[in-house]
Amino acid sequence: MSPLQKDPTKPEAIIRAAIHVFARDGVERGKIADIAKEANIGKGTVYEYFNSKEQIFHAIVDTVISDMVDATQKLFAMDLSPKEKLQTFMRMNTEIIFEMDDAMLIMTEIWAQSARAIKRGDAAKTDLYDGFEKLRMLVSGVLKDGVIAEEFRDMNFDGVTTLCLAFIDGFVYQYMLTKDEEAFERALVEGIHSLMKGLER
Amino acid sequence: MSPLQKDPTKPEAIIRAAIHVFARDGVERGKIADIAKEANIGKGTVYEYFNSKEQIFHAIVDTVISDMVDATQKLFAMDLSPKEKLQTFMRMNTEIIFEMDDAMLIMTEIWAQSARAIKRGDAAKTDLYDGFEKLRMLVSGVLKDGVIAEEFRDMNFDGVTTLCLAFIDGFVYQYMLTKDEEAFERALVEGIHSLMKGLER
DNA sequence: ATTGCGTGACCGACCAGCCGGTCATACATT
DNA sequence: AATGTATGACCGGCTGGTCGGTCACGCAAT
Repeated sequence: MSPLQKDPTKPEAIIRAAIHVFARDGVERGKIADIAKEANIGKGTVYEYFNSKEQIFHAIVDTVISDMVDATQKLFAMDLSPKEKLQTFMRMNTEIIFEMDDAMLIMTEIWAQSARAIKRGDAAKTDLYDGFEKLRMLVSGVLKDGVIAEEFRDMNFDGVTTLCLAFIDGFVYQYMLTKDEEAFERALVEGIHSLMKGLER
Repeated sequence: MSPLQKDPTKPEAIIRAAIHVFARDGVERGKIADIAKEANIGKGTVYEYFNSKEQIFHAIVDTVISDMVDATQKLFAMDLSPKEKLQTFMRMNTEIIFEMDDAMLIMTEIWAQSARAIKRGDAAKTDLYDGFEKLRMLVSGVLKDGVIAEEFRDMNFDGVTTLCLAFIDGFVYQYMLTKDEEAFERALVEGIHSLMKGLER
């Protein structure tokens, strides 16, 4: 055993700092030196925990995605009606993303990178892609339950699943541009209401 | 008199090339040298028409945004019912964005940049912000017309406007990840159907 | 028609500075 | 002393932007 363990809190601190810096300056422009300073460690130390800037970026992606997937899994395991689950799902994920705030700005870059990778035909599916696939499955399941329970009309599950996820993304993107929280809350209520009305039998 | 005019087709060619290169490599990584090569001109010539990489990027933004706004204005000037206008609006803009393809990948970076600028509190509103403000006004107007014409239920206009725009963004983003055009078409039909159903009286 | 000249569009080698990543050194713990 | 961790000065590769030179072209004079 080594006399001193690598500080297990440092990776988290580095990720936190990296989220801050990347959100402010962009992933490409964000400097490792700034991340180190933000985390109150030396630049070299960053490389004790991560091999490259790229790896830090991926760690951020993992954190963000798995937060969303975990929260959704937890929610859908609860004893609620499909309709309640779906409503809560949309509100919850929108709010998760709000709270991440800085992380949200990085999401756009994750998206751009993933889209580019897919366009290039990179066989390796991206983290983002995998995460969304999981979310799609979960949502799709709830929609099916809802139809069986006769809470929802019959529908093209794939289409409505896309609609629900698009809803979240779209709202968050809109919010990023306006940053008007009050208007946003009203819009969210109306949006969820409209969407649920569209799924009624 | 100058013996030779600057070629008025070059700026367009440069922008086209830049869209291609930026979409492939990202705005930050995309090299001016590559843009020049793609446009079949010398690197120096690029700087005859644009002062900086930044300026090229902004020119792209302008092109993309004004395409969307122009098309929407044209559509809404047509002799159609509000409901037809709204349906067509959503389908049309989604398709505009498809056709831009490469430009779409750059949109994510525009978004990221705008969001960062707004977060920093840059007084100067971004091009993207202005463009979306125009779209919001247009859509909002059609919704109001629809309520007056008793085609739509009463609603929170702001909320539904956000929903409609979020719909477009969200669908496009989802599509960028899947690139399955057939599934996408089905999803789009279902999405528009659901949304319109949600607005029924 | 031919010649020669002035203009500025075009070019790409070059440079400056930036930043990811390395490594020699210092330090802490046992 | 030995081992492992922390550090930041340094290195090298990279690229946005510059700038002096080139030459295609139009025009004027013959």
